[in-house]
Amino acid sequence: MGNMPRSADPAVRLALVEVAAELLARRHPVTARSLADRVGTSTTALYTHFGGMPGLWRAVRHEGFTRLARRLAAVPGSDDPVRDLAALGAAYLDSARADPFLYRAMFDAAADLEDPAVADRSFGLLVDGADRARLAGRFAGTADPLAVATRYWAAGHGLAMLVVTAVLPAEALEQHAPELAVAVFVAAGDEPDLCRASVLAGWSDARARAGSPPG
Amino acid sequence: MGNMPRSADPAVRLALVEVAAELLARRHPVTARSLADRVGTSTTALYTHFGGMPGLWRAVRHEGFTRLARRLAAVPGSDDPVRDLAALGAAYLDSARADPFLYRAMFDAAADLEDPAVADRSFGLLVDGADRARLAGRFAGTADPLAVATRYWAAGHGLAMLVVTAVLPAEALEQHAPELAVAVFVAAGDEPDLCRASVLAGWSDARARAGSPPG
DNA sequence: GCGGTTGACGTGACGATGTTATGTAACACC
DNA sequence: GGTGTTACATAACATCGTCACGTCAACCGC
Repeated sequence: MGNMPRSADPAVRLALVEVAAELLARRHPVTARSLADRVGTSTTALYTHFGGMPGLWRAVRHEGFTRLARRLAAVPGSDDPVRDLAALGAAYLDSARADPFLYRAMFDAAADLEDPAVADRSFGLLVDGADRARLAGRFAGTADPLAVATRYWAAGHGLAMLVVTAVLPAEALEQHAPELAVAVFVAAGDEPDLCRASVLAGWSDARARAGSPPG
Repeated sequence: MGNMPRSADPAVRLALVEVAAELLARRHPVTARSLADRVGTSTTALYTHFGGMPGLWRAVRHEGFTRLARRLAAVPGSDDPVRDLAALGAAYLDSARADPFLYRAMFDAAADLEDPAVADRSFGLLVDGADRARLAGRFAGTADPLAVATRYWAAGHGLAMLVVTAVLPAEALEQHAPELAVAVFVAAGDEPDLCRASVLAGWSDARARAGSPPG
């Protein structure tokens, strides 16, 4: 058919990543040819923009962490840092549940990203939240915010992974995520009853806000 | 070259799975032809025994869960159920660390196993341990052993995954696993100081036993 | 023993995959 | 308006999983 009228340059790059995410969500195989067909180009475009399939997967992971960052940024803050941590965790799990295959792709080689700062910024929200909780006297003054955030993340990631890989049913998120958050935060020094109230408040806040997703 | 002298029948099947695990550990690509070459057969053997590559991966995951079960079974019990739970967790993480790529393969499609009972039996050890802790008065009488075991597993799995995918450094296991265990067990009703002592005892027990691995 | 049956495997081929060499059209610049 | 550069189409290549076909060894009933 010859060459098409030549569309804008970075549009193809965006389209390839978005189509890849769409194929992933629809559980269709993500191949160089299926991407090219859906986008309306040839497989060569994939090489000019990403250098090959590994580069495309890097971009897809980047897109996944960008969507996650958008969700986390949409979480409003409050005067209760523990409640905010719970809301962030709920948004994180919502992200994994909304795009399970994208979540799996994100951690297929999470150490290989186009820009690691995208993931670091999201994790930084957890560290900041843990530090605010410490400064507010909710956590022990000796609590290391980075360690608390890491444990919180690891627990949530494990739960998300087991649900996303269908080892645990979807209900496991509601059933165990708040309790795991309470466990981590109480171990960090929070008072158990207060902690439970804050976590449940942050969790149900996020549940209530589910329905007005980020643009 | 014609046909070889015809070796024993199930030996090829075992060899294929073991070579696959070895290639996985050596970070070599696991392809039908690379397996056949290393085993000394042709790719057809893979189809008579496993029906194809997905069947081989199922067998590889089964082998991974079998090795995990061996490690967990080698953990000696004591009169302190919380200490035993910690030792089981340490053995679990040792298994993931000893064969990181096998661990990743196990959870690539953990819901698709040759025999799910192999995984269930290992998880059952955690549930039994949590129930013994409850009966010993260490956990709250209302604590659901299955829920406690699930949360313990999820936290450990998340930590293991983040380390295995190189998102967190290997030291993160020593740094966070015991604290996460304490967090989960205290949330289940254990007394904090007692719990910490039990977990550290079980953890260092497993550390000390590392060096006399299971056959 | 021995012909028939069965199961495991070697050979060779097929379609699909990622990748790359080559040609070509559109834009940028002066 | 020629020139270089960028982005892409086409077509080929090697390799992948898979399968049809033929072959050989082992087993069975007699």
